[in-house]
Amino acid sequence: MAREKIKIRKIDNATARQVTFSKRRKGLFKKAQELAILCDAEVGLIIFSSTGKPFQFSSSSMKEIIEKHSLHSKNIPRGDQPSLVLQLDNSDDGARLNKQAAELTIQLRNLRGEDIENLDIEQLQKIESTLESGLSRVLEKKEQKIVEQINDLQQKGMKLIEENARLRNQISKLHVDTTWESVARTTDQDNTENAVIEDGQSSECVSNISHLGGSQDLNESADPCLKLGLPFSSIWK
Amino acid sequence: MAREKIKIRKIDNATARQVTFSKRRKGLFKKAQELAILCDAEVGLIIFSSTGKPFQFSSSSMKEIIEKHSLHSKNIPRGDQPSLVLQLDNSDDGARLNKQAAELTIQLRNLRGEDIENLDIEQLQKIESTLESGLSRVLEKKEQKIVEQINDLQQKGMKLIEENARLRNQISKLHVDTTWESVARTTDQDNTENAVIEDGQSSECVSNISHLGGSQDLNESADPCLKLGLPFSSIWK
DNA sequence: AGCTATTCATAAGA
DNA sequence: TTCTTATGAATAGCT
Repeated sequence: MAREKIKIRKIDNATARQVTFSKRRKGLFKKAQELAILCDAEVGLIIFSSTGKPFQFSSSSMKEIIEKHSLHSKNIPRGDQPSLVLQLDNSDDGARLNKQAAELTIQLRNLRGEDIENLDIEQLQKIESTLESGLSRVLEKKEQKIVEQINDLQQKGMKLIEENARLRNQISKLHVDTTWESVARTTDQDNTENAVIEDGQSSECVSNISHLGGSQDLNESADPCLKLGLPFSSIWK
Repeated sequence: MAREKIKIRKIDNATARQVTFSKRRKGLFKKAQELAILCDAEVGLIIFSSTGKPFQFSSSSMKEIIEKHSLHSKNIPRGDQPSLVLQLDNSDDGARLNKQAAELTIQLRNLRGEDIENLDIEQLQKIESTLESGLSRVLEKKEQKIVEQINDLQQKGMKLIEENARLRNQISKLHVDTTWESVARTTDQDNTENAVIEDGQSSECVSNISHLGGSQDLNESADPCLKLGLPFSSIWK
């Protein structure tokens, strides 16, 4: 319908097929919606891409539409005893579910790289792209989660610093009080020691926080974790 | 989309609405089928007119499509009481199979990078390694298959070349025989003409065989090789 | 993702 | 309903 007319047959080039799928799917959804609105019709549209990704449009509740459809389609074949029909239906369901489970298992095994000996190149390529897109999504999500956790840790670290400062403040107050209340126990040596300890503590805190939370460190610290597969257990919980 | 643009809202005139419904329904079915064929997709389309009359299109079995769809949409709500689930498991094979299928579907969806919002980092990492090992196996297998195919094509090409040579040999033999059998018709002019014809025939043979035997296939298989960085062995040398 | 040249779908009229 | 036809939409091939 554009630069050149095409024959309606499977598009060989996988990329072109994907592009066309996106475009035409959008167009089909639009038309479906227009039909529903213009003509006051109920429309349900289910699409699975060649990679198995699901898409759907429904003018009302898809569940309702499907149920209504089932009612209508069940009316076509009839004449059996209700009990027998029910029996057959049930056994069919069992077989169907079993078949479905088997199919899903095969897909899973294929994605894990198992049972792929007898697949052809096209099938392997399909699996490959599924894996690649899945991997990129998972990596993206994981990075996001890690950044979230880092930010969380940073916040907790800040709170601890504040708490720390508050406590030190309290201690030094208490110390001053003690000094005032105590008799002749205060020496220059004690004062010096306390000061040194205090400084040490604050330095450590600051350096810890900048390591955990520095925005510059995000990329550097997130990536190695991903590649190394380090378990990222929560330190501050 | 024709004589005049219309707004997408319910058509008041009942007759006009019915006419539009017929036309657009037909168009929608056509588009749905085209999408299914062009993009190798599964498409299921259910329509109920405003009077309740049912219409449907499906690229394969509507029942299968609906079941697949149900399987996908059923996975969204979860969090059943364990006791209830266990009860169902023990008492009902159908429920067990259903649950199994649902679980498998969740795994599949996770591997495709879907429904991963609420997973923790550890789970994501597990999925990631599954994907990576699967991907490496699939890639390895694909490379192997491609190399096999190339070798196969190369062998076929060699055989065709041999056949070609044999045929040419035969033809020239026949020509020589004919020349010897004919009486007094042999002239310098004839010889020259025949020589030219012979060359022409051989060229045609070669080009025909190379066309039939694989230049199309070669192009198809060459592309992925280049992407994979595979060593590209010349098939026709 | 955007951009056109084309082909397609279709609203209105017959 | 069906056919015709002028027009608006959809989209195939490129970038």
